[in-house]
Amino acid sequence: MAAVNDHQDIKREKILEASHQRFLHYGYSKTTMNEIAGDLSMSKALLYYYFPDKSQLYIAVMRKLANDYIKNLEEHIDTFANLKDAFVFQINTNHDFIVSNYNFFDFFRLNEQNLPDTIWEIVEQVHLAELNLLSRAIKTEIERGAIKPVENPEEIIDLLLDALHGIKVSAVSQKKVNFPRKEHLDEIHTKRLLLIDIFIKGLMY
Amino acid sequence: MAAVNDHQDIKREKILEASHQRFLHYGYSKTTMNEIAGDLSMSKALLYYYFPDKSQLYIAVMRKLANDYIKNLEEHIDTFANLKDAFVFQINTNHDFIVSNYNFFDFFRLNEQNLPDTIWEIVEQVHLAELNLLSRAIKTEIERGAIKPVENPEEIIDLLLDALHGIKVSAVSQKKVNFPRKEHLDEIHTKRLLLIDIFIKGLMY
DNA sequence: TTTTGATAGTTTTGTTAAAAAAGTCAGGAA
DNA sequence: TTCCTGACTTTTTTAACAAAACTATCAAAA
Repeated sequence: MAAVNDHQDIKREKILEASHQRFLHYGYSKTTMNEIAGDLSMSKALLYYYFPDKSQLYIAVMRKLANDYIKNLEEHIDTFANLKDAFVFQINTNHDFIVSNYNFFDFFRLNEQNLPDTIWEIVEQVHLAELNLLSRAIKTEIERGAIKPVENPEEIIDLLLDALHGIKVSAVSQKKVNFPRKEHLDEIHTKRLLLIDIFIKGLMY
Repeated sequence: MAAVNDHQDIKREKILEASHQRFLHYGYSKTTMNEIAGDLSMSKALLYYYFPDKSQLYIAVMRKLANDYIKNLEEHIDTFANLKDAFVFQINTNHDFIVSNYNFFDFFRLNEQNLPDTIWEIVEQVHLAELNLLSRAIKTEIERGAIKPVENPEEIIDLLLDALHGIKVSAVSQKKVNFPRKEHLDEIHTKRLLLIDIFIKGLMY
């Protein structure tokens, strides 16, 4: 019984890996179920034995990516010397994640408006993990007496996460590029560090 | 000669006003040249005598709005008690502008990426006006000794404007739309005020 | 110079048919 | 019983094209 499920899980994993590669390389709409099946030398029908439909398969891949990302964040909770270090870690991790999976997210760009709720749940989970990591850090910092107590630390973190997101968007939307080029990456990074620096000082006594 | 040009200018103004009302109420794509002409009891052909095409007409309206906006900013330069007041003024002015011209900007929502360069020039002019207002304010504040001297005040202002922009983007992407809905605008406004509050404290001694 | 009706040209919209891809299922193999 | 497939059906995408709506032009009149 366990052996059977193990086997199922292994197969599922293989499908997820192959799907990830396809989605990452060609995007959602340019990937067909036949191609994924072909990569694994199996029939398309078998994919439907393991996953109910294409979008669910995509979502399963996304959930896996998100879980890895979240796990990484959780492993680093309460490991920072100060609030700034926590933010620097979050910025780097998030950035790497977006960059290395950029093409995978064409699903978002295509569907734009009406994404399945499950997707938003995953996005929300990721956001909560970031929020959690940084909230712990800000609370620790408050306890340490390094910054002023605030009645709602989560709100403050949320605000700064929004602001950091804006730094990327502004740098990118300054003309017709969908994604930051290598020469922009350092600029974005520097700007974010500067923002954090000022922001955190604004929280101090 | 001068009378003739005056008359032309007046007519142009009338066309711009009527166009503004149409664009504001129905948006760019749901406004036809026939309707604008009808509002003014003139032939559609006459519109083409005064403006080369529909998009140029739209841009002319936008330029007028932008010029009024910029003029308003310039009139308030150096009239603030402190840096925060300057930022609050900028945020409020910007907020009012977006709210009262909300439907007008559906042109942006439709075209998304590939807008004519002229549009971006206008956006840049507005940005420069904001930058100028706030740079003057931050320099004054530094001279006054209220905040720490920085080697490049414009850079700091630019950073904060980016962050403020990010507040909009994040609020939007959470709600699954490309452009903020009216009901989000107040939320964005509140968050922005909170952000500048913390940010400015971060600039103090 | 200003204005317009008529009309030319272009974009959008709606329709349809073929192609491609998603998704299903009866039945065979392990 | 679980895993797997080929053949099949259904749905979606694409292309082609005609009709409609709209933008844009122009000769001629006021």
